[in-house]
Amino acid sequence: MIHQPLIQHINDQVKASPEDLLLFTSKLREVAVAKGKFVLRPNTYVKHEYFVVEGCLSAYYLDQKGNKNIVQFAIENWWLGDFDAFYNGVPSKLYIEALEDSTLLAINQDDLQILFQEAPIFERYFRLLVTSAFISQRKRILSSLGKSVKERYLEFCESYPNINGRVPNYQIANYLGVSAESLSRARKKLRELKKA
Amino acid sequence: MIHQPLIQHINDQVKASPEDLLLFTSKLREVAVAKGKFVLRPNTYVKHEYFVVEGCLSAYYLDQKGNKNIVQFAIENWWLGDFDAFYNGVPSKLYIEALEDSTLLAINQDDLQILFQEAPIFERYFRLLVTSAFISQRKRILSSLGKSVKERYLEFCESYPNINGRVPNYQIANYLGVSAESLSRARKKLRELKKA
DNA sequence: TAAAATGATTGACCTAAATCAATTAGGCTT
DNA sequence: AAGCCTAATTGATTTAGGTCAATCATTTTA
Repeated sequence: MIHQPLIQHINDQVKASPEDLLLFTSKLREVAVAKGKFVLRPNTYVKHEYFVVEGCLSAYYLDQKGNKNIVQFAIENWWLGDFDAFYNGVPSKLYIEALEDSTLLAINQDDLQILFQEAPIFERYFRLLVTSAFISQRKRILSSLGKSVKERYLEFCESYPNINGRVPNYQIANYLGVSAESLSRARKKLRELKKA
Repeated sequence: MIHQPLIQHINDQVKASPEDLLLFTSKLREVAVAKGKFVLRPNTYVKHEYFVVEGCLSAYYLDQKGNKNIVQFAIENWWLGDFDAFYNGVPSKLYIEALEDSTLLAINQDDLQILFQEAPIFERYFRLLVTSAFISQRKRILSSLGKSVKERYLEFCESYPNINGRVPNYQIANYLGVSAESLSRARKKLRELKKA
């Protein structure tokens, strides 16, 4: 069943009763996105958060100079959305684009508030989710400050073993904040090291 | 009363009843730390999170090469602690050092769990806290990737208007992931721009 | 299968920021 | 006031990584 991966994910974090789970899943809507299509674009009011059942997506901003800045990749069992827009009621600045044909579960903002009222266990579930996202983001900050391209790429491969291979290198380079050329050179050096 | 700033902070985020608030504050312990002293050191099991009533602190890691990496400053009305160690039960890798004589409120891990059971509103309070910390951290990532020292310093001053002046520049440089010399030069250029 | 995109790699060159080494400027002590 | 820290600044030099321009490799599409 389509909800199964999410139920599994919830059970890994908290003890929710079957009724709670049913309440949650009753509020979900299935969303299919084809490769290259957008789940979210800037200047829209964000009404949903998404759980990835299948597929691969990226979330990015365009800065003043028009440069793309990838803030997140998401594959199976990841949540994604524009938290800033969602929680602060400001228009989104984020693009969310499918890198593969993807299947998502969407939850509406109002429904989520109701869910929190009716089943506070999900308040905990989301608190734990955001906390662990916060912790990994902190690792990313430490990695981006004062580490070489080589080191950052290695850390990326460790942190996202399942993403590497599904996403082109120039997108990984973007996520790491380096040029595609630099990443290519770093990877070459790593290959040479491995051989020797 | 010592708890007042925290109560204010809670009220800004959620609607907690007087009983809930009393329950929370009953679990707090006041901690005084002198300038230069540590609230937390690596390789300890972290049993508390801290709310800053007064003062200024920094949290940092030492990397493999022994370099200091400041991950956070905290002043009045900020929470700080080693989330990773606290939530995942691993030994801390973080130093938390007082940059000024400081007064903190500490909450114990077990007490916090009990609090969440007895007053789920605080589950929400902490969820909202972590979510907004997550959002500002994301901004920091975007700032550290692909922006110049000058831009990053300006963004820092905007984000932390109350910290600038209380913390020496070489520590701000460290937080930004640049050398003290580079920050000094960037500040010089900004001064010259302002004059012209 | 040819042609056309798309992505990866390589080379030459350039620039922002790091590093190294003094020098200067303010606070605090005594 | 003299000396002593600590922090900030400045100059000279080096370097990692960016940029620009081609070339190569690989999928996709016609």
